[in-house]
Amino acid sequence: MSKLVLVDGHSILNRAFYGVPLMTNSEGIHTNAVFGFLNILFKIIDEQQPDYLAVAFDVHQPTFRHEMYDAYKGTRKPMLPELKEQVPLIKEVLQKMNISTVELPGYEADDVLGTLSLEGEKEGFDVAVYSGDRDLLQLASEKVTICIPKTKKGQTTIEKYNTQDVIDLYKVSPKEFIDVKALMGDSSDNIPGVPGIGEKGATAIIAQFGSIEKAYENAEEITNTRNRNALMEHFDKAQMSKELATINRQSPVEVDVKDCVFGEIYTADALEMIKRLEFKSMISKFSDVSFSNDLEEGFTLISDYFEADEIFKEALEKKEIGIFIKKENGFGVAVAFAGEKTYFITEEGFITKEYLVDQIRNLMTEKVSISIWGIKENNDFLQASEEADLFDVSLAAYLINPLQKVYEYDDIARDYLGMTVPSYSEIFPKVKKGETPSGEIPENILKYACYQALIVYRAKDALQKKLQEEEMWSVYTDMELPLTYALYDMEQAGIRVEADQLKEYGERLQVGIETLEKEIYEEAGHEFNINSPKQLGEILFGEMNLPGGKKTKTGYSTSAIVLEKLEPEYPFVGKILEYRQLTKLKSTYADGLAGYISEDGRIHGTFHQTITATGRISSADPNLQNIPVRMPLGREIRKVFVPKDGCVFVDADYSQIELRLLAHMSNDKNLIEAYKGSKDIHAATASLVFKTPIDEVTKEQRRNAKAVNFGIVYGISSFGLSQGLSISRKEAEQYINDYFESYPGIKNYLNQSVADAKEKGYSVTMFGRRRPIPELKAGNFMQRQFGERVAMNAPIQGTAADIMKIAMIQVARELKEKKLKSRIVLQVHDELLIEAYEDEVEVVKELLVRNMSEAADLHVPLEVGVEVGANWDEAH
DNA sequence: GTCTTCACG
DNA sequence: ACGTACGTGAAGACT
Repeated sequence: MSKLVLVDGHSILNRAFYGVPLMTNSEGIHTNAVFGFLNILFKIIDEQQPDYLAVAFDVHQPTFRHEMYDAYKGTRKPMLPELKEQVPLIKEVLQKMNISTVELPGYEADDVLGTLSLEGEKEGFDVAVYSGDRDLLQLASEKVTICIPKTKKGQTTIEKYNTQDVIDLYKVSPKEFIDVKALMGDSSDNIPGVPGIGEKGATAIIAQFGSIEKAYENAEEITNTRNRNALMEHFDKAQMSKELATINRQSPVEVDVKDCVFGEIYTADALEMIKRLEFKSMISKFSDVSFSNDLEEGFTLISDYFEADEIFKEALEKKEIGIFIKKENGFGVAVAFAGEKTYFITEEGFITKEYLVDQIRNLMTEKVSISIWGIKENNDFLQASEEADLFDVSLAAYLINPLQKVYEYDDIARDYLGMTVPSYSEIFPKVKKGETPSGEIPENILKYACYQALIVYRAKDALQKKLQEEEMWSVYTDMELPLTYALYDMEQAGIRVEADQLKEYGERLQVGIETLEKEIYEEAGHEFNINSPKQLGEILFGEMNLPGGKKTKTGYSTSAIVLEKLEPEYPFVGKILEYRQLTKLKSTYADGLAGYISEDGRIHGTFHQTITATGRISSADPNLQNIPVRMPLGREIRKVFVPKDGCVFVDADYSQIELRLLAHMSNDKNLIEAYKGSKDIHAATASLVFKTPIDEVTKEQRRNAKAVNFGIVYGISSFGLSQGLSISRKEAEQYINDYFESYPGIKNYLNQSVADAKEKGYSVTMFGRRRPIPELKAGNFMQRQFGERVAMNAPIQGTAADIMKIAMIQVARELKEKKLKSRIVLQVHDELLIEAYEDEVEVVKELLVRNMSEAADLHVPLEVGVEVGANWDEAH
């Protein structure tokens, strides 16, 4: 029996567009709908194994239905431009895959599907019609199956309907389904139906009579009087709706189903397009033609000791190699260098992990330059320090594009080598991202390891050249590369945390939480999940009727800012705020941190060097850069962070580094003067802006000036400032104007920052680090404005990050040079925490402050505050 | 997996 | 008319 599969192109494309998050390829073309469509199509093909396949599209012009009924809206709903631009793309891909597309001017895709399915039925085919549109259920028969994809819990399931399934679900036959629709109407297509009759009434009537005509003839038998009268009065409407809703199964389609033969879809043309669209996960489907197998033929698995020894000897003679270390589920090292072969040497027999590690270290001491993905992540095995000749591909790639969220070897291959190689998920389709494959096919592990080594080997030159072209080579060699060792040492050092005290703290919180819980339930009248914004919103703004409308797309906002406004009038809301605070402290900090304490009593978090857009480092697992400090109760957590015995904490932080950088980079005379003369910069700003002598500046004025200073650094906007100060936009605008009048150099500088970034497409820090700002070219006003704020902020935040990095490198170097035992344990953007041996405290304080202050030479002093304490709270 | 909220600089 | 302060990470709820 032959199988004919028909697909409703626009309907599936729509589903795909809304089901897959927006994505673009490097040319800036939106591709999510095409991607989703193809995934659904592959699934369909896999499931149906069609002999014939056609995809029907609507034509964007009026149809016979518009002629029948002026107000008809079908198929002419405005399509978002992001989706519209993908329509020609999918048609092109389908054409290249030898898949027939059918469209018929004056008719909808539904009519094409109806006509082709009937033709197929007549030919004796099994027919499957795929669409998201339930109207197509009228086509269901014994031979025609209507397939409707549904998304549940992220999983796509496909509902299938033949005659009996429609009857089971809707109590009417597929043909009668039209009549039901005729009675109900269709508001989205502007089809009226019979007013007052909904799904229930319509189904009941048609189930009883079989059609609107029979129902009309025998109207006296309709028991529900409202429905009876409505039908009598609006029968003409129902008749028209029926005509509109009826799919034309005799439309003049020019294509014959027998011509829509399903043939070879994995063509070279289609592959090329898939590559251009950058659908990496799909490339493997075309794998017969996709990879240069020359490469993979050179991939060699080594488990013989003597062979391994030969390879390391050969590597020693090369100046440059690339390596990949497989750390878990079977240790192994892949080695790539000039020549046709790439080797993966696994731990086995005489080849021990120690042997492999020794061989790599030997290559390093023998001055072989090694390219690798992530020095910090591999340094447990490399045990390298600054002096080593290592090239870190991940750091280089990050500097070139710090916006990329995930960047892997296959991206590097594509972007810098013009190669298409299979990605991790293509080689290991069943293994979750980030997990190390175990029990996988050895050939796949070989492939993966060798590609890693080969790509880092080949990418080095390209990345180095690119960094030099972009004048970021020194940022790479003098900043990121040495920093990576300092960060590795910090992670190794970790920070001591008093587990007992932390537990006690958590228990104290728990007492408060339970008390508050009871009180809140009492006020609300019943129990509910206070942590659920949804439930809380419904209770506060629904049940209890507090003022405060919808704010988020999903419902009421219950954020602190909203609740704080309610608190004066409804003191009960304060309890919720307090409850939130306590549960946050308990879950994230008390319980959260406890789970990270290692055997050595310390927390070894991870400092990420390739995450942020601006050049800052970030901290995770756990995040040690957001430990509470602003509120007294939260701040107590810092007491459990303690130095090891015989040590104290020395904590140094930059005073207002970003504002000082603003003064320096803008070269604004007044701000520079203010920093040279005054201790309190916000008061000085207030004095100048509000034209008040400095000792007469009020608290209010100072607070406002401080907010403006913040706003300037963030990329000022009157709306943002008005929010920050809870004032009107007008007033905020006035503040900004006054500020710029007081500091004309800053206005100039910020304008210049935006203009430069617009011209170049990126902004630059004092040290040459770049941040691309594609939003500046966006058509969308909002996005463009965001781009402008970023262009003002990035050079400042980025330069501050650079300066801290320089300071860290110098501090680490000097500690080492002077053979001090004290260690850097934390960095919190403008703060460095050192675990200092008691006999080294004075030296450490001095070198810390000196290196931090001297990290950059500015037109204003770079002030550093330093404190010593027995725990982090005391030292800060 | 996405959304909301909240901790930090 | 749009609907925003800049940069992060984690937890819990919900789908």
